[in-house]
Amino acid sequence: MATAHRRKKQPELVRRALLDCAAKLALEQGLAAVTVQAVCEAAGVTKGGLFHHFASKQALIDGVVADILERLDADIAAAMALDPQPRGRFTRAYVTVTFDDLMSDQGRQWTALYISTLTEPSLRRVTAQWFARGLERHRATDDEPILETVRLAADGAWLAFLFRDEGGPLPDLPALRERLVAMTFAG
Amino acid sequence: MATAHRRKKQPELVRRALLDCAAKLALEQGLAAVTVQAVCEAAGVTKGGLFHHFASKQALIDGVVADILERLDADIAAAMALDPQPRGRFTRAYVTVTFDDLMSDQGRQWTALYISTLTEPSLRRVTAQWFARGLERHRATDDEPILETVRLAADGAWLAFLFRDEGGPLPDLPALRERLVAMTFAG
DNA sequence: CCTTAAATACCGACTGTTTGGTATCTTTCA
DNA sequence: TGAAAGATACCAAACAGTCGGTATTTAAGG
Repeated sequence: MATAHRRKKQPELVRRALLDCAAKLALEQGLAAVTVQAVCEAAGVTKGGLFHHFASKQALIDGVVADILERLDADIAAAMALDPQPRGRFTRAYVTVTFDDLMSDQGRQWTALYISTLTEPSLRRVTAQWFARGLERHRATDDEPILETVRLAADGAWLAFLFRDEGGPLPDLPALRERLVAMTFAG
Repeated sequence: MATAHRRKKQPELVRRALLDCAAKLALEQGLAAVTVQAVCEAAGVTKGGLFHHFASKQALIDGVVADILERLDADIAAAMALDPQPRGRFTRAYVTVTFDDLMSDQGRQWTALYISTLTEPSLRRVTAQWFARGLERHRATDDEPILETVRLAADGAWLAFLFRDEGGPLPDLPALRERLVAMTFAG
């Protein structure tokens, strides 16, 4: 609508809107639908406005991904802080955060967008290194094979979740979550 | 190079080449790189040739996905035929096929392309229903929670595999495979 | 506190390129 | 000869990105 110039200037707010709208578009209509124009329209800004905040379309998309990974890191750290048992702490937090997101009505936004990361080689590196870093940091407490299996299953659940609306088989999430957490305690 | 009219006409072969090249492009450079022109060039055909075989770009992509799912079905059926134990047979075949593909040098083509299916809503339905169908068909032998967990972990492994080249943490595939298969026998 | 000038935020028309797709023509094969 | 296979030339739409301009903040000087 290009009405951002009428209201009080709030650059941070516009920036956020652009990031959020890009994420929403990618989720609902696929990454191909994330055109500069579409993002601008959704955010109520014109192209000039968008390119003022982001040097290129790629920079916008990179920003979206970075945003997601930041939130993920924060959520995982918060979950870990509540866990008294050291062994498998990171894995439990990973499972918890994943399932919390899947089961909440709100967080699904970035969940599916994250998948876009896999298809676009330009984004793969960022996510791959996020994974590597997280794992490296908690190698001392979460390096066992069984814990790795649990994390992979959480990823799988998350993947299956994408199919929920298209007739795909959705696991019983609460039960699965409990099962996976229990596995982190088993020898 | 658009020289397909010189050699002896082999329409089936050209069709295959188009499908394979499209798959390869999607894998190596992302789905966005799968343009009609790029596929034509890679397959040594002009646009006219491509549109003779496929009514639209979407039809081409649908063809690629259908092709992949067909092969998957065949591989799973073959693996199941070799398994004497009924319980968990489908899940074991699923794991086997997945890991065979991950560990082979050849099959990786369609593995990663499959992921593109997740990001494009137009393709999600196809894959979602493939999953639902496979599961439905073997509900009698593979409906237990532990087996579901195993399948999810296989999906996760497959997902992690995409990051292998970008510094992502790649599990010890043979060991993981053995672990997952063993889990299908456990009570 | 008021004026003013620089800097920031945003607009919207425009550009050259690339896109998927079509219409028409030529070659090959049965 | 006639149908299938493919080449060539073309098109309208959509694309990312640019550019000159305007409106709004911010900050400094008086």
